[in-house]
Amino acid sequence: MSVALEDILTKDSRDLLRKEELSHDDEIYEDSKEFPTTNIRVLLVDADPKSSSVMKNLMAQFSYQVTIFENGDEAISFLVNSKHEIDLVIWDFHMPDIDGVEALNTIGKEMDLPVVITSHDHKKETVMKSTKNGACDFLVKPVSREVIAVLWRHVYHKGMSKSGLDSVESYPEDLYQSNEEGSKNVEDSGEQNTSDQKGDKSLTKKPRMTWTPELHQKFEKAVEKMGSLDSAVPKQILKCMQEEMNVEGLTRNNVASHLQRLRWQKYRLNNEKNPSVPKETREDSGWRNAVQNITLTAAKPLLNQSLNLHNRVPYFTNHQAAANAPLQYPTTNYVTMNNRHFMNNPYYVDPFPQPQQLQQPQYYQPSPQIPSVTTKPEPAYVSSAMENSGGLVYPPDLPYNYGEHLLSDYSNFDLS
DNA sequence: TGCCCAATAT
DNA sequence: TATATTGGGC
Repeated sequence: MSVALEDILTKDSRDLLRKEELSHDDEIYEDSKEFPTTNIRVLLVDADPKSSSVMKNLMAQFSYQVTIFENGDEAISFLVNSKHEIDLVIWDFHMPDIDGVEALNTIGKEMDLPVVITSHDHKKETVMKSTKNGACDFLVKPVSREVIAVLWRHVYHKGMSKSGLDSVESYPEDLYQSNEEGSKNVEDSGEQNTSDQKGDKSLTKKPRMTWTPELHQKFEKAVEKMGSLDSAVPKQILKCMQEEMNVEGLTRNNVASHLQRLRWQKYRLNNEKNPSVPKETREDSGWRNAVQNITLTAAKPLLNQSLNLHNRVPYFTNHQAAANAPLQYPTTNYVTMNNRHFMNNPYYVDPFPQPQQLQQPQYYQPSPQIPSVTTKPEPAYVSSAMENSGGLVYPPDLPYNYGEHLLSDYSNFDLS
């Protein structure tokens, strides 16, 4: 933490806020795709109308909805009644009636809204006061386009990691932290938890990802490459999905969790006596060893069919979460597959609103050790995409070695 | 209520 | 990394 303090003292905060690699429009665009700012409702409080006008125009380019107040008291009054209509407050530090510190204490803490402080000066004292009192960010005026482009992402991740509150110690490290896995809990000595009003704020809730059928297929393919469900490790699966299947936004933890679930499912499927092994049985640790000797039969297919992934859509707890969810959902036609699901989830946001390419059917090569499987119209392991494709087609070449992959789990396949 | 399932903790 | 536990949602 001494490092952080030193950084604040020595670096021009302008530099802190301007990422060099974001100086190209392309990348700004990329960024805003990942963290869409459309309809983010901003309350901008600045005594200087010129300043706020410039800011508003800039923000409009990124589709923020900006409401301006030139008077701090009025802004507070507005917020008291309408805080649910605002996602982010930007407050000029040197407001004559309510300065940045007071605003932070009132809005940031009592109303639990994220507050970003702006100022013409970036004196150490100003920055320190702001960050110490919980500013999500400190923007030196004039604020650049690049800063606006990444602003919501910063605020959003602040909210993820610390319920919107911040401390000087973590300021520089967190400023550009966009990695989900960086959002570990901070050890709180247990007080300050005012951020628990649920539902209406994305900043207090992490969007929950969903394993869509398409994403799951990619997972399966990756697992095949790794060998089998039992030998694959999360890190490698993730790497494969990212590098070879263009999956974005997925974390190692996502993969690990999914892997765990599948192994558990597999165990349950193989426990013929208790088709519904209760959760508690996990703790007898039998299943951990059992997975090494899996026996599957055609009547007990694994993965896709045992997981009810077919009719699911991404689920988000609120609109903001939906808007900010990582674009991890692969190109898919599940929206058109059944519009009912779209209607059922009021928070569903189609991450790919443009017309979709048809998903290539997925092919699974049978294990060479089980030639007769190739003639079976319905192998146990068939992707959901295959289910309606009218039969198996085997591509001439596949880039990996089948002898080793997931089908080894089927060495006791029931061929009858 | 019990289960599902992803997140998070250990 | 593997496993255990939690917690929201249905």
